[in-house]
Amino acid sequence: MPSDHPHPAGRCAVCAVRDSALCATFAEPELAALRAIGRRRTLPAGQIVVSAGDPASFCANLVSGVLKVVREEHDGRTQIVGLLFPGDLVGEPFVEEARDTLVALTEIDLCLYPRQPLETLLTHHPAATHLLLRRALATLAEARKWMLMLGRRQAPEKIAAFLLDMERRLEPAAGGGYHLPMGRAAMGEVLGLTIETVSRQLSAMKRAGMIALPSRRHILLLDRPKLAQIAG
Amino acid sequence: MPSDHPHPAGRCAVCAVRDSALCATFAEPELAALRAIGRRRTLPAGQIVVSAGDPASFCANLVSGVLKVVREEHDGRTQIVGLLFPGDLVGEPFVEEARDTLVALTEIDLCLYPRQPLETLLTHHPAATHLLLRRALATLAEARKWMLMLGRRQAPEKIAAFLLDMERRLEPAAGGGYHLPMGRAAMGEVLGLTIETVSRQLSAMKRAGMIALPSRRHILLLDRPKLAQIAG
DNA sequence: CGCTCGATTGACTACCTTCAATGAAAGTGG
DNA sequence: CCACTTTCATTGAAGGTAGTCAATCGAGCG
Repeated sequence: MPSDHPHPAGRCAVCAVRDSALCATFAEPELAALRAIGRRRTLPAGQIVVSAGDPASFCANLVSGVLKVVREEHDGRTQIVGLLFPGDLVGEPFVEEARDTLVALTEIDLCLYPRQPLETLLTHHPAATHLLLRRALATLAEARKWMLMLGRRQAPEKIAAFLLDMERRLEPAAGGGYHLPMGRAAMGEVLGLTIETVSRQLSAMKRAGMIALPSRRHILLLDRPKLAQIAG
Repeated sequence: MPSDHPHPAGRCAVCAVRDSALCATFAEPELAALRAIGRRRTLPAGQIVVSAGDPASFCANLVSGVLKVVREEHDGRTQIVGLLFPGDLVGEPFVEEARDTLVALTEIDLCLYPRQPLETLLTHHPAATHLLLRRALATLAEARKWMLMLGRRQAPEKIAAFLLDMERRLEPAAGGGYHLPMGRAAMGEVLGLTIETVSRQLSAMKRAGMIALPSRRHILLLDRPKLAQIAG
């Protein structure tokens, strides 16, 4: 693992996720305490951040990059059950053992907090616990939306919904469209499809003029209304 | 709706879910406040408790019975995204609008709390918020397990896992086995399958001697190891 | 007794997966 | 800088699983 470095004083003020992350609930006195236990760290794409079953020794704010939350079957089948974007909380406070594997899809910047001190801090600040509750409920709502998709939609609907969803969540790329933070395999893991089905559906949409694929991971949405209609 | 009645003083002490529900976090002074705003109500099977989109005016503890949490597609396709059992919290505090439809699968007993007073109470009792957070995280973990099932497993695995899961959560019926709180259609909604597929899989398992179906909803598990093996 | 609703079973179809080969892009070493 | 290797994506063909449509069955109820 790359070495980490202490959180530079004042750095929070210029942090990219200062207003959306957990730290937004803290004002100056508590923020100093938070800063004192925080460590910034950069991890390369592909790096496993936590493995399912590991003792969860820390939580973190995701400052930049994208993480996948993966759940595995004993026989090796995997399903991505969540994606984490900048501002999202990485790891679950008050949970002793990691239930899912977290993998960096891109290079990521984390703001790490050892779990014990963080929990102590949270316990004394109801507003923070309250925010965590709201977040957890929002994540649950999203997971349930996802369940509907996995259980009931067919491949074209899944792909169209996914492409539109990613556009909302990712920054636009130079030249329009956006840059997917994952390959076809991970798309399949998200949607409960095989890599071949994903590829075929994308090709079909390209052929139909609904999207363009300038490069493997660069997506251009050409016919948003049509995509929205397919997505349902 | 059937009329409700005020919460009889002292009733909490003999409540079936007194130790597992939200009220377990409250000691006597706060419990009195909770009791003051609580109302008991009984609803018949099939009753819609909340419709998606409704303003969420209350939360409740489920005292007895089973509820389904349903999410709907615009075109009518539905997916059950959660089941609620005695002791579970019904509705989400701090959420203004219901995201899902809640339907009683059996006759249910609720202990209703108007949302506003409940939230006020919660805000002043960090321990309760903390419990809610833990619950929400547990529910999220369960939803994710469910996602893995919906996305990756095939019909026999889904059915076997479901039958074993229900056995864990329901009380044993007289004469062994248990009584399913739902019909084939709802099983399909839980597992992302059609009613016909559910029926066929159950018939196949019956033919294989793994289960017995003395009546429509009465399930007997005859070969648990085999079922567990199929469930994966 | 007949009606209604839910469950079962069958026949057929469609969709997605699996297996396999080809193609393209990125990384490595000469 | 180019050949080689590796990885990822695409495409094709075949097969299987679950969905759809439709008929039958059976239990519960008026």
